[in-house]
Amino acid sequence: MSFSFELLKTDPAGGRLGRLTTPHSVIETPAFMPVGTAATVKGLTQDALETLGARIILANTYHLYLRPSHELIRKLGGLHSFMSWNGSILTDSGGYQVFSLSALRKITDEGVRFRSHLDGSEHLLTPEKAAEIQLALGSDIAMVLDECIETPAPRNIAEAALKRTTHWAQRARNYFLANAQKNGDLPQWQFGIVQGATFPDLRRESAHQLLVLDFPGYAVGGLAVGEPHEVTCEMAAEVTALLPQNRPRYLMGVGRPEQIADYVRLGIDMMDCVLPTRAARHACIYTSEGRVLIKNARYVADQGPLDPNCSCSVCKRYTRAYLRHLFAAGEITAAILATHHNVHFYLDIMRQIREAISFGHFEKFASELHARYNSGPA
RNA sequence: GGACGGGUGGGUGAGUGGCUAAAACCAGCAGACUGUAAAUCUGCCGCUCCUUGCGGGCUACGAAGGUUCGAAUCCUUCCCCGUCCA
Repeated sequence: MSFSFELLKTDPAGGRLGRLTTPHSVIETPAFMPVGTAATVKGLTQDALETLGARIILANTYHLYLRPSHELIRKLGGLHSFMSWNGSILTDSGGYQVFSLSALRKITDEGVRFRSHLDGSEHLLTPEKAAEIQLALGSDIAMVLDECIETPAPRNIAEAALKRTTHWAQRARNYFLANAQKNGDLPQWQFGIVQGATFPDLRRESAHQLLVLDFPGYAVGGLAVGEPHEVTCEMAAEVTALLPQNRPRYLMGVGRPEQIADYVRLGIDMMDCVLPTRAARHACIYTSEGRVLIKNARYVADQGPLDPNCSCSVCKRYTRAYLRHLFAAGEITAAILATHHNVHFYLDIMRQIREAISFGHFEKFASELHARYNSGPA
């Protein structure tokens, strides 16, 4: 089984129904990818992920390189085997850590010099190195190393980051094409990442430059890092308008439940976000009626499920009062159950979106998603 | 019966004359979280008033008295608790 992407249907409103195939799974798109940075989706076992219907998850180059190291993982048969995950894996490149670990790194044209957040040791992550690590990990989809900057950013900063991102993408592409499967590594796709901050012309320029490199898929990066949602959408729209129809588009790091359909409408096929998992650990439950901050005193004796319209195993079995108690008591099960529900909720939204596109009522669904969500308690 | 040590806000526990409505932590209440340095972080946390301000008033460090301009802090008596000795 090899790689492919089929575009099955495009909704008049803009949503795309597709099928992404990797050697490990067939992924119906639009798809949501739970984030499993350190080779685990925090709070979920691989069994649980399978039950929830996740077909692809995210892992992180930078984190797995530092611990336990890509070489060890290669030796142990690759990331899928190591973590016993039979679905697909997309690995982020470490580009986001350029942004999130800004206090611990220095950027040069050569690459990014990180001081490890674990032990302070110094590491140089270059576009080539990031590609090498991901080949060793054997993920299905590798991301090129990019420079993700904070927004709003001055134009000259955005231009410099864009220029560097393009150069790095060229180097990453060259390295990848020259070294893929050389060490018996698993076959892999490599995606480019469009940058350009919040400047429409820079976004277009970035896309054009990456199209030359002929990636099998394209990501839009550097968004949802502080700018208003409308701006995120505007930037994503600029980019998707230029990308080839027959290749997958991945909007990195988004989003809130009520925003997901907006991105799909703009022609996005793949998304990932830590929100469902992180918020779950922090007692924030996403429901069809809005956010439920389950630690609130109002739920102390609430016998209802987390979400009355949810069919997940947690909602079928446990009460809000019980979840609130588990959080109050600091029990690890609280995080596990909440994460299970939230991930189910996200995957279910995607399921509904695909169904809506398929049956031709996507636009209606998208507007209802906003309305329903915003009418809730929180 | 005697000798020490100790009684502080819901809890643990700092504080030995003014900078103390009283550290810190916990509990409690509320909020944040978008390619995960996050089971994390932030705010509030005696009562009360208003013109919500590094604002006013009241109450508070076992109890009652006292010293002092000023006391959780010093003195006296009493009541509790712990350890040890008879």
